[in-house]
Amino acid sequence: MATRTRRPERREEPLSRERIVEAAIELLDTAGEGGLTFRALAERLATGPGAIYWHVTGKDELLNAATDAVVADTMSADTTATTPQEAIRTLALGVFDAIDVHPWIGSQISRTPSQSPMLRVFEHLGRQVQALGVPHTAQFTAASALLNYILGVGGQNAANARGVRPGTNRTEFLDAAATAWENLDPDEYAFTRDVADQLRDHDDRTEFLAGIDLVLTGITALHEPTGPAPS
Amino acid sequence: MATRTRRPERREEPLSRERIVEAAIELLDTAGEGGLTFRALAERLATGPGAIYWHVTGKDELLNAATDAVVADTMSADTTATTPQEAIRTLALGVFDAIDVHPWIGSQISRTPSQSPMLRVFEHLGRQVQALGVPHTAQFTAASALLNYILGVGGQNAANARGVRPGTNRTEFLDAAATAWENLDPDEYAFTRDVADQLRDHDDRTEFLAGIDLVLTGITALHEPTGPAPS
DNA sequence: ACCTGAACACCGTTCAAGT
DNA sequence: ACCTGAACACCGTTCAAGT
Repeated sequence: MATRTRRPERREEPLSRERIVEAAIELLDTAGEGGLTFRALAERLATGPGAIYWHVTGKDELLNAATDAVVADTMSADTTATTPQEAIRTLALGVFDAIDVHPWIGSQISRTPSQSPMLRVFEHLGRQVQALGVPHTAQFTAASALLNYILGVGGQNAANARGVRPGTNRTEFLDAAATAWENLDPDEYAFTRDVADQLRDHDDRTEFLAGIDLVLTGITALHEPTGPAPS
Repeated sequence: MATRTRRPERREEPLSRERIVEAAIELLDTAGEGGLTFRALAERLATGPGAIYWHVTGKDELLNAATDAVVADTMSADTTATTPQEAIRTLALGVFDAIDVHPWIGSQISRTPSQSPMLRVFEHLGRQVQALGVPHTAQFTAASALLNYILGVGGQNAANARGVRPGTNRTEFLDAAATAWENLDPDEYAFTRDVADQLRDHDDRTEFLAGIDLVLTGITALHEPTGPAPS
């Protein structure tokens, strides 16, 4: 169809783990989670499906490697934050934005076998938690809470991206969802109906950061008897 | 193998959506997320795979119905909580325990098409957020933060349950993970190594509740200028 | 109206055979 | 050492045919 201007010598390079992971990421980004297939991947790499297994043990490892590559890239972007709070916001927003670009990460990052990608985020969050002055015994809880909140939002965003056709934009998606909320049963969903307008008007990133600040306020409030600093 | 003492007349009842969902839940609980197959389900229901499609549009709807059935059951357990905080803890713990019994829910509850199961939890959380006296404009954010934290932990627990063979118990699993943390690269994972002992000793439920309390403290601190109430 | 089960179009993974 | 691609053992889903 269209002529390729990038990576002209693609079919000459030998197969490698890196090229495979790179192609997998491209496939996941363009075709979605269901688009990553050993056959499709093999075609993109101009080889047979069996060849991939010489470099990668299976689909699970491939998915994990792809997720790890993106997350590691996000974490390595060093920031010029002035406070630990600011550093945590930047860090969290980095993960949030990475999921926005690669929605499949949102569902994959939790799914990892207790290893790499999630641990990277945990480590970086934890360092800022330490910088915050949280006592040692409370650091694990604080970093976990932040991580779990981020993973929860990520999973949600991945699910939303999966449910929506590429055509629809953010505004009409939110509008449709809000309207659906307003039409719920008044007895069973009184609260949800009541905040439907807040769903319609909200900004994803702002809302995400507001949640981070809630957790951050909780962390500092519990360990500074002088009371929390306002946002 | 073993003789069945329950549901003796199983093969006489006609097929119904309810029986299909019930059988799907049993299959998911016993054989895991990969165990739910239209063929396995059909065998359990003493029919052909095609018959199921007359009652259910496909696997996605079936998974959603199974998740919704379990979540709805959890939410309907009414509590005798004395404070909104206590009600939220009970509510959250209910979801947590449901995921413990049915690990597949943890990954499925986020995956739903913006509908039922997640919305039930959101609604019940939101009512308690209102009871907490959170101003109207902040209710959506507060309920979302709690929900996302719960979903994050749920996804984590589902992933852990998937990665572990049924034989290993909680203690040795945590011990192995903590040891792995202690052997990480000291430069790259300084924080994680530092809190490995807290991973080893922690109790899942206690830790989960501590995270809830962090968010709860943040919510109340931001809206009560007199400062947060200690836990 | 409801069920049956063979058949279709896929998967991930393996493995003999090649270079 | 690395690649090939046919073959195996599965999937979800459809659909003509039955009752």
